[in-house]
Amino acid sequence: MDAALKAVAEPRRREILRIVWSEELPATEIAVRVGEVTRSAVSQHLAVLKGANLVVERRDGTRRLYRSNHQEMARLRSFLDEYWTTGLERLRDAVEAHERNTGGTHG
Amino acid sequence: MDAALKAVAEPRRREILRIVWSEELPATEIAVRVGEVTRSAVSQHLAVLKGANLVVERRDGTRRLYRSNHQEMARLRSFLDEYWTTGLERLRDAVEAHERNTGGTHG
DNA sequence: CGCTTGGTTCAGTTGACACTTACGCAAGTC
DNA sequence: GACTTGCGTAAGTGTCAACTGAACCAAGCG
Repeated sequence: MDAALKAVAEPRRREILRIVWSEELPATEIAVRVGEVTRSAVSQHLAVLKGANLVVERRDGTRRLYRSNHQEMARLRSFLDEYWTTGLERLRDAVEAHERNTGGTHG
Repeated sequence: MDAALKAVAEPRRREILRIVWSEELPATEIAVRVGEVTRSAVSQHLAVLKGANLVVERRDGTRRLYRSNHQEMARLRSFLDEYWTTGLERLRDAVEAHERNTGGTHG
């Protein structure tokens, strides 16, 4: 999930994600549409996105087709929803640990 | 919004955001709870978060109290929801522009 | 004014990373 | 097997950002 957030934080990778959002495309075609950078750069971005499970790769002979992984994107979204509030219990644990260490200096 | 995503991509800043999620705290106290890094580092993180409007600062004499900006967090969440799908119109523009350039190589 | 407390900002270091060029590798075609 | 197409990987470079330590600014106290 950390990897997913970092991946999405990159504008170029967001662009790629949008390009393959509604259609499956080969790496070269993605690189053409992105423009401005080399195929190599796009390939490396695709590797990062694949590592974060944000895109799915399908092989077709010598070609590799990519598409966005909507499911993982949804997970990312719900992470942003729940991480903070769900963390309240963990936060309270942290506060209690802190109070044990300091003698309760802040409350 | 780009700034917000980049800010949230940093684990330390996410930690800070969660620390001040449900209570307003002074910078030093935040630094103590974060631990592991200096006040200076935390101060710089707070500046980034403030720049992304993800935290709000309130001055109280010599102290500065921080808290998470839930509203902006909600905006960030809905951005992740809508960016890709809303972008379909823009994507179609891009595709059409691409087809004008290539003569429609991909169907 | 000097001192303390709370906090930011400046200068410099270090590691990560986006990028390019060059090369390597797989899969077809002849 | 040579040649081409499609794409990943390796090596090297420049830039950015997270961090530390020191200096600095603001506010209260004597």
